Amino acid sequence: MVTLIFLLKILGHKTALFLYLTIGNNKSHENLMKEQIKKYFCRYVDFSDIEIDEIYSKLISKTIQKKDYILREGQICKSNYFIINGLVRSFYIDDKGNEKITQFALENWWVTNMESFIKKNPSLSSIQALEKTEILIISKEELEKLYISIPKLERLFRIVTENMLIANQRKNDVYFQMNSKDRYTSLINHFPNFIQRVPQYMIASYLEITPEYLSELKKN
Amino acid sequence: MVTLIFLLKILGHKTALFLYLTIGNNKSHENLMKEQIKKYFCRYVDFSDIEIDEIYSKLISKTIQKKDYILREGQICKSNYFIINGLVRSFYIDDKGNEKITQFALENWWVTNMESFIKKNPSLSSIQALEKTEILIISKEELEKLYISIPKLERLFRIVTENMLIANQRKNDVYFQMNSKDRYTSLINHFPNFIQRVPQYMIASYLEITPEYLSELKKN
DNA sequence: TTCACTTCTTAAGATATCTTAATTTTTATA
DNA sequence: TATAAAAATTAAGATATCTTAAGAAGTGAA
Repeated sequence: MVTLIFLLKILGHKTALFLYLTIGNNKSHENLMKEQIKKYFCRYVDFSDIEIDEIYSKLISKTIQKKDYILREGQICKSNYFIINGLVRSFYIDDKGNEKITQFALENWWVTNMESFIKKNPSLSSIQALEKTEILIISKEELEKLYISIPKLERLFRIVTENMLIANQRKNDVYFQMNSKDRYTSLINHFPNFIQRVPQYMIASYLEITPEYLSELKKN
Repeated sequence: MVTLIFLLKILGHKTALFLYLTIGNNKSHENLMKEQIKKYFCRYVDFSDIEIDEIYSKLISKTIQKKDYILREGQICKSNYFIINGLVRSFYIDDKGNEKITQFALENWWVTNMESFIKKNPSLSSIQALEKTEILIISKEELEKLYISIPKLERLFRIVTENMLIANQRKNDVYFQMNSKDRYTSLINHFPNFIQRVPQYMIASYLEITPEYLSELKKN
């Protein structure tokens, strides 16, 4: 409030009012994010508002511009990232210099390099925003403190990790049972809207097909 | 003790003594298994002897003969299986009728069909012993009760699941970065002793190579 | 609107891997 | 030990997918 009055003095009423409204909007946007993560958390485990408050207070929110990086290859991945909205990809560079996409992640997904996050190895992959993306960041350090103060959170991550594992195994089943063409049609059937947000050569990379061959497959 | 005296009467001393020693040996074998799982558990989380006792009391031990099944396709996988010793494989039958091996598991590994176990779907894969195998079984029901009475156990499985996910992702990296030949040499370099315990056509299946082609690769 | 850059398509030749089927080798069982 | 069953090898032809290289189409910024 001191700040606000000070601003009124040096900026005049109109500008200060604008600033106030902006701050107000940010606050409600914060609340929206908190609501979103609460809803997500409570899908799996029953948290109280107080617990959500405590957890939320440890999260850092950040907006990543299109093409900017959340994590770069070689860095140690010290956080787990929850996507509020937007779209990111996780990829690495193979020995021939080609980008290989291992994962896309949308709103209400966690994304991290699990191996780097857990074992503190330099990450072999990067995470990059494909659209302007809002994320909530939980550092490993804070997460481990929270596991102790709120054991239910450990349950949440036990469940979330199980689901990640299941998703991973399902993806493998698709890859190993299907040829290139079937993988592509399976993807467009399951995520028709998602396809439109990503350039085709990235789809090809994710499906482990060369862009040229995917182009050929589409002809038929 | 009543049973023992009864046996003495009908069988005579020598036979009863033999039976007693056998029971005695089984007891110590039980203790060995308990020691093994304690050691394994304490690698990740610090459990007290009392907690281990409580957990162990919910485990069922079982010996699976070579070629027998722990889980069959179509069943709902109601337990998680900890391998004391031996060797099992997890596999499914693809649309051409070929067995596809997705995982081998050795001592100190958990094996289950995660999707079936978590979501209570009929399992798409089977788990079969390739050698005489001793396992400890924890049912989902008991596990969930234990998560509540011993929250540390939830931590254990959070960590174990993270490690499974990491292992899964590593396997994928190998599959997608390497050609058939390199996958094979990578496997024999990492698990030279393991190769000798499994027929080559199963190695081929695990590596997603036809047995004929693997045979050809080995020539060079 | 134009220019530069990114993305997509096309096509020809190359290659890894599979399929089929027959033969040999190894292992298990009577 | 003999025999049957299981596993591994060989080879020829087939196919899916990649590589390279070039051009076409689309997109964003000046």
